[in-house]
Amino acid sequence: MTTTTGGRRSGAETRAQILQVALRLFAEKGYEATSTRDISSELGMTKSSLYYHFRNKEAILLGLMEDRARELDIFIEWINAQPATPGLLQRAVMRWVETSTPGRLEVMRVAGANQPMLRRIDGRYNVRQLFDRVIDLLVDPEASQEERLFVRMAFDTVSAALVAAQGTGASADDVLAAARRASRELVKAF
Amino acid sequence: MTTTTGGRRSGAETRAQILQVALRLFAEKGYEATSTRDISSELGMTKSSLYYHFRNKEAILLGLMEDRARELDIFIEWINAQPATPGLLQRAVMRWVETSTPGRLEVMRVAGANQPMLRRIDGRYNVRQLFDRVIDLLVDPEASQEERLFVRMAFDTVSAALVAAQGTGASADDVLAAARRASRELVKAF
DNA sequence: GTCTATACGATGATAGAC
DNA sequence: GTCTATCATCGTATAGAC
Repeated sequence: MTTTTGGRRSGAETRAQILQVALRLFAEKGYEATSTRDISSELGMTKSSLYYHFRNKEAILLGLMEDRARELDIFIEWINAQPATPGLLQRAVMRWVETSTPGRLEVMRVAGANQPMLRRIDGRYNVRQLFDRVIDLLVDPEASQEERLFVRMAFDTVSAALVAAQGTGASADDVLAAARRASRELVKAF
Repeated sequence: MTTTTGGRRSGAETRAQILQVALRLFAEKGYEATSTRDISSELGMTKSSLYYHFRNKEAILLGLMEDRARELDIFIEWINAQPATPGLLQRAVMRWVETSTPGRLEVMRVAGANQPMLRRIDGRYNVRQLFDRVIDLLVDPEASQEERLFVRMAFDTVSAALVAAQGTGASADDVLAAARRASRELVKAF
């Protein structure tokens, strides 16, 4: 962590600050309702300055999703490295859910609450499409659509818990605990 | 169903058509990305004409949510009429999930995909707040936040299944089947 | 009930000075 | 890197004719 004392900001630092503010605002108000001015003014700069660090507004959103996509890549590698034992699906689900930490919840909230936009821009960081690969690796190719959906739901309990927690004063830990419990229960049905 | 032959439309009929088109577009592109012109032009009318039928764009979205809120009201009445037996929570969850029919999925998709906007306008048709009452009625007041979240997730499997189904070619029936199965599994944990 | 015309504000984005 | 100035565009909404 670089101290900002002195008023100077390095380029990378500013970029990180923009992402941080954008994350909070996108989570609070949604992507579309957050203007570039909202973001810049919180940082004490003008809209225009944002465009030095990011090509456009979408690039900020994508910047937020990069980490998550990388995490998923690592997860896929892990799966590939596992022997194809019968219990792999269960273990994979629990492992994935456990990668969700309190600090990552806000990114997931943004992803969940702005589906239409993310679907539109998609691109290389499309967590959804990446997840198709996960399902393909873990589920019998003969399995029904319903079965595949069900498996996906088991992976996706954190998003579901986040939705359920909206409005309630539930803490990040509550959300994660509920999600893990749900995954544990769903996984029993495999 | 009134035939439109002759080119005349009754007021109520037009209103219904607007809602129908808006529902589809909101589900496809999201609320914010759908302009009033998008809606009106599909109906062969101008933006301005919409404002005769609806106060503004938000009113269209709220019009879409009314049915769902009414459904929830009825559900709450049903709960109140039940004897407080131990298995009530389980029965309530399954009953609620079963009220979701293929035709209602699109409204739920819109509700799920536009959380930020719905949170902002809220108002009297706030399904989320109404659901707080359901939880209060069914869950031990002493229960932890985590427990309450978990219960809520059991109720909310249809939304979760819809998210999971995005992109996949899953049919409405697949979505509902997966959701019901998930609720069934989650409910076992109570 | 629907149309034309229009006002208005806000937004995403760019050019160019410093 | 950040600013000022400026744009084009878009979306909501209103007024008034038919």
